[in-house]
Amino acid sequence: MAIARSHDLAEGDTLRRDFGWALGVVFRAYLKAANEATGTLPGGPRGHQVLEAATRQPPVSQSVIAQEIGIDRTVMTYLLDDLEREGLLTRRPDPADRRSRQVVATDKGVQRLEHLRALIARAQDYVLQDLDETDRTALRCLMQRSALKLDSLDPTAPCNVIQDITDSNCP
Amino acid sequence: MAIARSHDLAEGDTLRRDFGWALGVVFRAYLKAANEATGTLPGGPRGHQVLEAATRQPPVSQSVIAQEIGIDRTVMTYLLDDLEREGLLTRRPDPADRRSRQVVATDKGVQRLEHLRALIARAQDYVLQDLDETDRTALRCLMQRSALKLDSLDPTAPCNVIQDITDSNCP
DNA sequence: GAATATAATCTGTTCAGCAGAACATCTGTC
DNA sequence: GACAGATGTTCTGCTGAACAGATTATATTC
Repeated sequence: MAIARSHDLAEGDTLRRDFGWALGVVFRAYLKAANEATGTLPGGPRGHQVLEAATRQPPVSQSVIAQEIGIDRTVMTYLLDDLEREGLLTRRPDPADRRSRQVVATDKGVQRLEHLRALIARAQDYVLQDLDETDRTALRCLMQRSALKLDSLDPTAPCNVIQDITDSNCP
Repeated sequence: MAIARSHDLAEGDTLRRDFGWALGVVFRAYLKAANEATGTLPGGPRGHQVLEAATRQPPVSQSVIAQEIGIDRTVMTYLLDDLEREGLLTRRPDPADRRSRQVVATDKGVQRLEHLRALIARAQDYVLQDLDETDRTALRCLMQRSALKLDSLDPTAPCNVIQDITDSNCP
């Protein structure tokens, strides 16, 4: 269960108690493992996420995918170029709005994706190797809930983390 | 408690079920909020983590800090330059090994750090805004456990996420 | 039909990770 | 004690990605 094991930590080790630090360590470890897992896939882990998005019905546009997985729209352009060149997905104009392009995984892309998922699952296991099955499920669940909430917020709005404190400090 | 709320998700939305996706969303949101919180601090959130590490006793070297917070040693050089220029920390040769330099926070740095911690805490709250206090604690705890484990691994070793599967596919 | 807005692309800049070299210092061996 | 190799820091050059701005094609609004 989720019991603190603070005996692993020295008294003044404030860095390792920081949530931001833990988040960074886990994120980088995931990137490392997922990079191994995705192998030659263009874009590595990001290529995998694009491919996941490309299987959605109804199809989504480039800019929607870019926003969802947090990469710049200009980077999305050449990332899709690479994935399209490998025949894993196609871009086609949205019949309802020909400015935008729908990103659709090909059969080959779907096949590759199914293979990828097994490898990505092992990358997840690597990252969560110190947790038992119950805790893994709990962590995945809590992260997903937080992510869904954050994903629903306006990406252009500030987080307003400084307001109250500066107010109280500046009478 | 940590109950799945899959009713938020469309049937084929495999992207949003991916742990890597959730991790990325939360990590980027933290970076965004922590960037606001750290304001003019050199290096932003990374500057904060360096400052946390600089308060440790006994003092640690540059390369140790770089490894712990996951930044390149060459980047650490000019990040420390900036923090030192602001008078928040000092570098001094380790008396026991004069190749390496101990990074020590100044009084000004400690003061700044205490102010920063309150702001960083608000950034954490922003990221975990959809969780109640119980779930926040659980998530922080699980992340910390995973991070401590990953931090203890050899950073040069591969994650070995592909071995078994490729073996079974190549008889 | 003209003005404005949006999706994708292209260009240029900046920052950070990475590899490699240089330099100082430490460790181990003779 | 002298020497060779290892390690910590800094510097240089390269690459990948974020970001801002301009361009083009298409939609929407008046």
